[in-house]
Amino acid sequence: MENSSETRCENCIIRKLNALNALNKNELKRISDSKVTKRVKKGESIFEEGEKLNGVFCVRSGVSKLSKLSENGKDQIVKLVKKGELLGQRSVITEQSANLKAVALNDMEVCFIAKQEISTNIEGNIKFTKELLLRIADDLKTSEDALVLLGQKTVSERLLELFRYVKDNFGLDADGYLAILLTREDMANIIGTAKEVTIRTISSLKKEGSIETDGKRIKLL
Amino acid sequence: MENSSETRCENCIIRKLNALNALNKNELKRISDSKVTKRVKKGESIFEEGEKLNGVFCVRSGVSKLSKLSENGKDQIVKLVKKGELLGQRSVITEQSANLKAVALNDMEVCFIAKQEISTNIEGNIKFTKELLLRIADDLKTSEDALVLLGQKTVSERLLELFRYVKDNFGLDADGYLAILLTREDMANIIGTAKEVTIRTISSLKKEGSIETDGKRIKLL
DNA sequence: CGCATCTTTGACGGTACTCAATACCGGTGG
DNA sequence: CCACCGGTATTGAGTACCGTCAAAGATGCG
Repeated sequence: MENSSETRCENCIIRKLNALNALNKNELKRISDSKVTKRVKKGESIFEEGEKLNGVFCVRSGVSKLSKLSENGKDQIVKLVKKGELLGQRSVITEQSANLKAVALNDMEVCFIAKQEISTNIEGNIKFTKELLLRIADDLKTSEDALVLLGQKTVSERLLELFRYVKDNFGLDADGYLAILLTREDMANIIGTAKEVTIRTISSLKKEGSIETDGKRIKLL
Repeated sequence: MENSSETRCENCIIRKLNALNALNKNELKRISDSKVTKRVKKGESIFEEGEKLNGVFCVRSGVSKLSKLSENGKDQIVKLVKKGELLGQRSVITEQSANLKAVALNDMEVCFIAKQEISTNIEGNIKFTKELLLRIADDLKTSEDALVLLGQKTVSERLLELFRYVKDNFGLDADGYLAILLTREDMANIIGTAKEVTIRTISSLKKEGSIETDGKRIKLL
């Protein structure tokens, strides 16, 4: 951890993307003074399931996977969090320990903002609270939609949906491949199947012409 | 629909169970004056997926299932809503049309509260907004946990979890059977499988001594 | 009593899960 | 430069599970 004097929340465009955009100059200054910027390497965890969180993490760059361990020892990935989103907001709001584990999918830069800063603004700034409410309500819809996906669709449908989701939310690289790389196991843990099944499904999607691959990279057709 | 002069929100104990308990006497009076009590028969729908909601429904009695139609024509039931909860709060908050369909599982009594009453209190009463935030955050956790269930567990594990959930949230009848009756199809649409599979799974759970049945009723052992 | 709905059962095909073995790939150290 | 290593990807084979269609029995309501 290192305090980042070079970056001030007031000037950070990232905050436009989350509930923090409802704060005014003074409120942002306070947050900026107390925040701590942290670099997280690919594969490292930001917090663990069950951990008591002392604040939220604002994602400046990189992508994180939020997952929950099932009793059978396998992870279910519940959400991919991208630049601009707040990690751990639910836990801070409800003052519960984290329901999910957060792991970096690639190198990340996150700003830690202490719980108290968030609570103060929830108490004092109704615009901020409303924004939070909207974001969480949206997360809820996303999660409910994912439930339908898992409950009603076949593996290949779920996999295609995942690829579309990644394309829409993380974009493509210069060659037109999906911009973030997920291991076959991560994919499997998102769509709720075994990694071998995912691999075979990728093969058949290739055969039927829905996708193309280049090593690990995947292109939607 | 009929206006219920006999019941006033100020005196209604139900409201203790949801975000409305953050409102004061005056605010409750306003809501009570404008609210409309409605009786919904088993099987009738309260609102449809995609419908624009003009308010929320406070459940006074009965149980409702919230479901979403998948492209393959089958419903995925996302949530069971019980006495004391607010139906449609997410849609009203985000001002989006309903993401889910609400159908009565048994005869219900619900109070319709106009959207404007809710928005006014979100604007003016930070305690209320905070309460809403907490409830939605909790719904989110529930939904994420359900994701793990669907993604990682076998049909029989999911079915047992469902029975435990029903027991914990809706209780047992006089004979020790689960207090609400779900059709095998409803169960199937909750745990994300076909109704025949559900039926066979119930048989094997009976054989292995995990449950007992008496007609449609089910008892956890 | 008769219709509608729900439940149960059978049979079959296809899908998904598991274990095990092999291939590939990037990085490290000799 | 090459051999080695750990992690990831791929493939095979066998089995269990699940989805579907069809038909028959049970239940409840008018």
